[in-house]
Amino acid sequence: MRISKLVGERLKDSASTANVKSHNYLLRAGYLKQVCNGIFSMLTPAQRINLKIQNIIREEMDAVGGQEVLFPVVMPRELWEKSGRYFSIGQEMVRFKDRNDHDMLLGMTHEEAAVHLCQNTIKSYDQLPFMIYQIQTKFRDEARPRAGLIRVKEFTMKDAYSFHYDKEELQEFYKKVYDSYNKIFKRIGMKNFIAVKSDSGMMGGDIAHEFMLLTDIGEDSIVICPHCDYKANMEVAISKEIKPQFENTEKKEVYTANAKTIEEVCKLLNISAIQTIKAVCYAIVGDDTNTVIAFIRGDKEVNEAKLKKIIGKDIAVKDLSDTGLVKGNIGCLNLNLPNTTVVFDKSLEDMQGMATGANKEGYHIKGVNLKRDLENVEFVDIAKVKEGELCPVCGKPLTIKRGIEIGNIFQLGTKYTKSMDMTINMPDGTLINPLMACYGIGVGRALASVAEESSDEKGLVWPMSIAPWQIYFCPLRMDDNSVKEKAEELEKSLSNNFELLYDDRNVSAGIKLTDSELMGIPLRVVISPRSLSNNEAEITIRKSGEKIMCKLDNLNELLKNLINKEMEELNG
RNA sequence: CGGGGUGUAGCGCAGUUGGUAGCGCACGUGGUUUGGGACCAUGGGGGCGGGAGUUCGAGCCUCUCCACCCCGACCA
Repeated sequence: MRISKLVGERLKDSASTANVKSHNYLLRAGYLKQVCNGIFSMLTPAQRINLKIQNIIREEMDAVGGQEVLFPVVMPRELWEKSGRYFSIGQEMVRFKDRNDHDMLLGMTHEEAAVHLCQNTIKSYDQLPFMIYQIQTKFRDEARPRAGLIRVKEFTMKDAYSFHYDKEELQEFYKKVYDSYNKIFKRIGMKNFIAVKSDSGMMGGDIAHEFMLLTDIGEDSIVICPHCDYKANMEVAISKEIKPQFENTEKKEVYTANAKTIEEVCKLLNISAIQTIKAVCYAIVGDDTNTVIAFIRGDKEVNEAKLKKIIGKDIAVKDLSDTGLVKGNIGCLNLNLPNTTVVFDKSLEDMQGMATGANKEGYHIKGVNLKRDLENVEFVDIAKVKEGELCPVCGKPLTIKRGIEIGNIFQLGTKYTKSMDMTINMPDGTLINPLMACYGIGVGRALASVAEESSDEKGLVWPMSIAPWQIYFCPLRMDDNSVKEKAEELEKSLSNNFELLYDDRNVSAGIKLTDSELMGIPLRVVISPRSLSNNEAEITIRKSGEKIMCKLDNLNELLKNLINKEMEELNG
């Protein structure tokens, strides 16, 4: 490829709107152009990376027996009504009518299509397990796209679906794909990534893992134990409970005047937050009449993802202006509100000597003993894990890090095969709904994640395995005929063996060299009157900055060795 | 959807108390240069996000709509 003809320009100034490193460099180096919020065109260099990532994914999926298929982007309403998701999914799914007034939708995931494809064609346990996968465009009308390619509305995704006849066999296969994912991310040059336990969300099912690239710009919080193997998404993370026991006293109403916040009440009563009961109120989204009140120990915070799962509906923090509750004085005793679901966090179980609101202006109640003063209370885990709390496995302090979700795998169970009525015959003649698992990787997000992780102050630094070109061929002084002739000759011979981006422009050395660095091509080959006088070329390794002078006769071989060496490292 | 911010040339930006749009980069042409974003000359390109209003006159004021960015909600 000649750079003079390459569409897209390298910019000196960065776009002021792009404040995430990967986004900024991808724009500046001519990889991306935004069309509108959350929707991008990818230029040739980016598309070349996409294809390389896709091929690595393809190889690894095929290696565990995957069969590549292609589902439609557009699906009819009926297919999604069967699984129930036509109604349970909100505005993220684009719905529209075709010319015959038929309800259609854009696929944002393809469990329904996968079951549709396999039901009635797969009839026997004997045909299981198997996995089908596709690499295709997904459209999700995200509420808030952000950070360039990290969160977008339209993206290419590899999604895979496996089918199983029993749990044991499913888990065996799930483990294989888990290992395969580790391989894929390693091969595309991702370094600081981990797999964590995650919430299965509205995908349903029980066991799920997310592959996370650890980075400060990540959208997810991950709880990690530095001492053992415990790693979990904040949404599902738990910590070991430590419960101090306070003196068991009679409960007593006390005047607390204007003390409203936990902090103010603690100061006034001379206790610490751990001895208080905090109330957090939620409204159920789309339902004005019902309220949820969550009680939790004052030193803790509510994990809304956990609470949402327990309630089974969308919740949002509620403004109390239209309820009978007294803000700052809400308590768990004598709380008789209609249409209210009350939830108690596990942190309150067996606690005594606690302070809570009195449900009237200016008063709190001291000495609450939850076992004694409340009847029929079930305590559930709705607490958010905090940095420094203790690991549920080994009991040592936990840390919290940020991560980008680069892949996910879910054990779905029979959620879809049951609702869509897919059955197979078992050896004893009975019919069962097969178990399913699904596995996703966003290709564009993987590209951006590698960019986020692999760059320096000069620009991008692509791993050899996914670099748009292996070599940036950079002759200096193209006005010099001897250079130009040699350049054209070398371009021909190098192109036979390597992926070459040929900087054929007659511009100053500075422009060429900085462009090569900004674009992040792993190897740069420079020739100039100076180097040619010694019959040499200069090779620069982008990653390390190392420079090697090389006789032109040995150029092919040296380049081959450098490329192979990095590829071997990436492939492990 | 809530809060904050920004829209002026392809990109980055300036534009005074309202007086009829500039700068740098990029691009075209001619020339001099050439191992880390060269220089001289010259040329082309926008009517200031859209609409309405105030005014003799609006990029600057008012109203309204829109788009984009950031934080939050959401995120299969």
